[in-house]
Amino acid sequence: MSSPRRITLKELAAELGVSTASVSNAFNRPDQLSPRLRERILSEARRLGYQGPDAKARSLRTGRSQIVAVILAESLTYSLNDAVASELLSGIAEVLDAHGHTLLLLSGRQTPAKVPGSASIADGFIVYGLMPSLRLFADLPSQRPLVAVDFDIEDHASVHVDNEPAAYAIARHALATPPARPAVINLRLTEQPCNGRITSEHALLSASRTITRARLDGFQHAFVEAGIAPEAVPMWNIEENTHEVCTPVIAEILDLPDDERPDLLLCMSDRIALTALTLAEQRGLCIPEDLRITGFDGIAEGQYRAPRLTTVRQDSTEKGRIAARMVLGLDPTEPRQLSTALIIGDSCP
Amino acid sequence: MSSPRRITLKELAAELGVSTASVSNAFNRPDQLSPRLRERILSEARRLGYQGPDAKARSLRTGRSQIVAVILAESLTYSLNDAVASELLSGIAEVLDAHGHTLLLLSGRQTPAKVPGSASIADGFIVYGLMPSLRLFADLPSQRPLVAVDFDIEDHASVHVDNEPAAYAIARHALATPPARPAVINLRLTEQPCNGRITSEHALLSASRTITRARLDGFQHAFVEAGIAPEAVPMWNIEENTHEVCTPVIAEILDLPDDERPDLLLCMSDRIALTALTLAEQRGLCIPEDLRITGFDGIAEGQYRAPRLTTVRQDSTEKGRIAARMVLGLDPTEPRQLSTALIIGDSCP
DNA sequence: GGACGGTTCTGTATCGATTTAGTTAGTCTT
DNA sequence: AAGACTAACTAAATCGATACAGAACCGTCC
Repeated sequence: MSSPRRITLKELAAELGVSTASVSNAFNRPDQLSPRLRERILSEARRLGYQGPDAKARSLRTGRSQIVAVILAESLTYSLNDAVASELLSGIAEVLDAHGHTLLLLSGRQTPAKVPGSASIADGFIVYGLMPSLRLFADLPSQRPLVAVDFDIEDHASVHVDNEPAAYAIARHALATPPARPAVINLRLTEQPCNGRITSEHALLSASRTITRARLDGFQHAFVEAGIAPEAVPMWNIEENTHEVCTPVIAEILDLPDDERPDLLLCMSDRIALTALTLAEQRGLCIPEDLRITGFDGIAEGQYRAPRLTTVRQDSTEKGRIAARMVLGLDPTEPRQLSTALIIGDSCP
Repeated sequence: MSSPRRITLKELAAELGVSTASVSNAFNRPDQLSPRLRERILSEARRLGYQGPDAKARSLRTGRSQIVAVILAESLTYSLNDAVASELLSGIAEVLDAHGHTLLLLSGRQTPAKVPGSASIADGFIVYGLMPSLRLFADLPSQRPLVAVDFDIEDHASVHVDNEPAAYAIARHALATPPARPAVINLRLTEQPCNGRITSEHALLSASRTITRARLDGFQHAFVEAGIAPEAVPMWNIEENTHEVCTPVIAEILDLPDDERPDLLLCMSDRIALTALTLAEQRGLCIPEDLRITGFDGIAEGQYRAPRLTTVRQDSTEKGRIAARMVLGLDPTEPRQLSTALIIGDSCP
């Protein structure tokens, strides 16, 4: 069983006394040769342990690799543990897999310089949540399709949800019962990292992420409509959508004296909202009597618990499917906006 | 701005009037040419928009692609939404990224036939949780490193946790307070899919997954030691570690008449245990007075809630890191067994 | 019987890089 | 000043396939 080296198509052809073209055709275009010869080739291939045409050589020759690169804004370590990113990826994977493609995972964060190099193997790109300011795109092979998810790039396909109206809708719902002390917890709003209280000028000045910006706009629109001055609403910011990072910031909020502690928290993600829910419960606060909480995203964890989270459901899996279909050229590549659904749970009825 | 086609190294060399070797060296081996020439080449490359050596061609020539394929037993759609698999992937990604490699995601489930073909581009393989019976391995290029996670294959590196002793430990802890009606909820124990009650003979006969089998052995060992006949303990099985699939099975268990309803649930995963916890709370059962519940895995969701889940913590991220280090040849490839930690939470104090 | 058409199969250029062996030029020794 | 080194650069083979243009063969039809 000592196969010192993988056998090549050429060697297989020589062994059989046929041309390499025929062997190649036996694997790729059965109609180009007689069934008899094809069978002979395939059985000899099996006998010699030939695994079929080498993917590296094939992709060089044909120019296609059947690989789609997904470039994520955050680190892979973070993204893979984030429910929303995971849903997106699973939608992408579903479609790619169904069409014989595979998924190459890259992070725009950890190795920005290397991305174009590693990526050049891919047939197309799906870029998730990157700041448009990053000039990464300029370095990606420009002939291949690129789909932006959750933001826009000129001259490229994109898919995202209607963040602004969705945020407006949930805030409107929440404000229908007038809060005494509303507050907003943002996610990655500011240009430079910051975990904790932020002023509203600070927020307005430095908001760069399109999604976050849109959600905040939606909230503020609803505030104005409810007769509340947006700049009077205290805001916090959180840098990373994880339990670890959310916990201290939210603890700070909930540990304020009773007459300062918010009675309504509009959170920019379900992770933030769920952490708030847990910490509030631990402090013996009653939900929703003492504190109402809203999320954003509609992840499973928020719906399979009591109290159920009031949130906006965005179908990230479907977003992934569409992005994948676009990158494979199965869907038109015009910018696509998905709608969301307001889920009224028990955390803010 | 109409670059009709990506420029090649050869064209760049011609443009500069130097050999292709020098251009290649400018990118890969700075020590092989004068700084002056190198700078000239790099700046001309920038000017012409040359993105560096093409990954496809390079990988053909060098035989290395800087890509590691991760082959998951379950569908990608499922795996990406599973906390344990995600943690594993994030550990893998962390190490690969740090060493300039990227991660290609494949599912052993959806396209088993295509796996070897797509995979042949990779420098190495990490295979997660596949049944050893699958003959997939035989078809993977045998010269390249392969690391098995959570199971063993002959002649290959592997890394897993001590499932049997860990299961024994948590069951022993739970049984220290004698339960009136203990029960076990298995995960993917049986050969043919089955969601619901299973008999213990059924379980013993068809258990094929090594992890599940080991965990059940650990539980049963503890039962025997506590003077409980394992075959008298009712068992259920769940096919997929998701809220959707767990919910009806667990509802069936919790909706048994009071005198049949278990007062201790040993669950094979945190997902199962957490679903049980939620459903029990919804039914007004007191945890742990009316019902004690244990999990397995130690996912974050179980620790950031009240009551905290009693479970076994396995560090899947670390498992991923080690697998990645093995596949890159940074760690010795001897079979590696990681230890676990018993976490005594509030769901079974 | 020769022109024609259709299969079946082959020879070879090509994809875009890397790398070995080798050339040229310049520097250092003694 | 000849020989020995070294640094800087190049020519060309090579990685393993694919796909085009064309050759060989066979049967058919007028």
